[in-house]
Amino acid sequence: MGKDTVPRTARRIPDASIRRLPAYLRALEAEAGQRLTSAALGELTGFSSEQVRKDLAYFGAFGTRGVGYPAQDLASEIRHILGLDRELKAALFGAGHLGTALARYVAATHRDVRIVAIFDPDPEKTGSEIAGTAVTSLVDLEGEVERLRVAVAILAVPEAAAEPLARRLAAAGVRGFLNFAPVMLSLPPAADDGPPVTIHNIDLSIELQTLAYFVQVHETARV
Amino acid sequence: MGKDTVPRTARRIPDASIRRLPAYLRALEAEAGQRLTSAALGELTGFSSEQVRKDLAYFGAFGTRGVGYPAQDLASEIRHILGLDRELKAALFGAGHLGTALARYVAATHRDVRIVAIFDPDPEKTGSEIAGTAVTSLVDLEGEVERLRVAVAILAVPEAAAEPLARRLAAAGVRGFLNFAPVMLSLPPAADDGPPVTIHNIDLSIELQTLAYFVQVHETARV
DNA sequence: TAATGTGAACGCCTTCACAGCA
DNA sequence: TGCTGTGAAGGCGTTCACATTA
Repeated sequence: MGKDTVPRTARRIPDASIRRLPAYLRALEAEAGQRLTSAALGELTGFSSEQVRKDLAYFGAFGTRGVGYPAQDLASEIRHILGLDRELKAALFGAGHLGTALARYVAATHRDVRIVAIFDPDPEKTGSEIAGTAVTSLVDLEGEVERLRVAVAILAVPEAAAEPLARRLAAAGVRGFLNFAPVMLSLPPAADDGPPVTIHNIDLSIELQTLAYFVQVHETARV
Repeated sequence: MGKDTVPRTARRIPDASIRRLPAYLRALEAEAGQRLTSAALGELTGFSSEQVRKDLAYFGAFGTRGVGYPAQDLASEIRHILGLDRELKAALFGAGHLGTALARYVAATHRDVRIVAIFDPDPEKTGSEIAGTAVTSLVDLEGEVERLRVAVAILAVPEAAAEPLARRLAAAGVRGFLNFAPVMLSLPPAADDGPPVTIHNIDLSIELQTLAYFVQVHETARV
C-alpha cells in the first residue's frame, strides 16, 4: 500500500474500512435481494457483522433497526462514497500481457472505470486496439493526459520505466497510481500546495515471498 | 489479504513485518555494498529506521552496534527466514494474458520460485509452452500436483472457476494460494488436523475502487 | 562515537457490549 | 423482538527514547 495522505476530514475514517467497501459493494450487487442484515453482508464478505456496521456507520445511518440494510440503496451509497457515481478516467501504461489482461478486465467488469488511453512505446503495438481502446505512442504524453483528464494511471511497465514515467504523470496532473512494477515509487519531494497523490502498489514478489514464509512456517510448526 | 492462520510460534511476529522483508531483501540485493545501516535500508525501502531495526530484531541480532548490517549476510538471513533458500514449487492456473505475464515475470525474476506446471483447460493452449513450462490440461490435476509436490498455486482463472479449483487443490495438499480472481475464497470448513492453508488475494477491483475514493476525496477536500 | 536492540508510550483499528429504535 | 448504531475496552503494530555495545 502506498503513502496515504488523507487530509483531516470531518472524522477520520480508517483506510482499512475504505478497503472493505468494494467488497460490500460486490456482495450487494451479486445479491439481488431486497434487504440484507449486517450479519448476512458479513457472511458474504468474510467480515464480522460489527465490522460491517461500524464501517457503514462512518458514512451515515443507512440501515433500519430491527430490519437491516436496503440492498439497492446501500449499493448506491457505497458507489457514491467511493466516487464511482462519476466515471473514473484511467490511462494504462504498457500493452504487454499484463497490460492487456488489465485492460480487458477493467473493460469487462467496471462500468465506473474507463480506460481512456493505452500507452506503449513499441511501434509494433501502437495503432492496435485492446478492449476497444487504441494503443498510443508516448509522444505528447502530457498533452494527451491533460486533454483526456486522466485521473489515475495504471502502470504495467518494466521496473526501470516506472518511476520516471510516474513523475511525468504526476506533474501532468495524475492523482492516483496503481503500480504493478516492483519498485517503491517515491514520487514527489512533493507539494503541499497541490493536491496529494495516492499510490497503490501491487507487488507480486512481495505476495509470493510472503506466501513462501507462511507455507514454510506451517511446515515446521507441525503440531 | 487472506485469512492468516499463524500458529502460536515462539514470539508472535506481525504479518506487517513479514510483508516488509521482501522489500529489504530487494534493496539488499540491489545494493552491492558491504554494510548498510538501518537508516540507509529505511531510505531505500521507504520505512523508518526504527521499523527496520524492529523487524529484523524479531529474527535475531544481525547487526553490529555502531556499524550497521552486513549486506550479504543479511540478505541470506532474510532469504532463509522467508524460506527462499529452498526452491518454492508453484503451479500456475490459467494461461491467458494474466497467466502468461505472471509466468514470465516469475521465471525472469525469481530464482527461488519455480513454476513447475501450468494448467489450462483450453485445448488450443495445452501443448504450448510459456517461459519454458508446458501448458497442461486439467486431466489428472490431483495426480500431477501431488507428483510435482506443488506447494503453492497461482490462480489466474475466471471468477467462477476459482473456488472449486482451490478446493480441489487444497485437498490435494496445496498449502498456499495467490488468488487473482475477484472472489473471497472461502476454502475449508477446514481442518485443524491438517496444515493450515494461506490465501493471499490480489484484487484489482479493490485497488481501483479504493484509489477512486482517495482521488475523489482529495478533490473535494481542496484547501 | 555511532548505530543497534528493546521496553514503554502511543495511536489506530477491531471487538465487545449494550442502548436505541423500528 | 430484532438488528442497527456506538461508546468503551482491548489488542496489535508503530514510534519513541534510551540503554547497550562494538
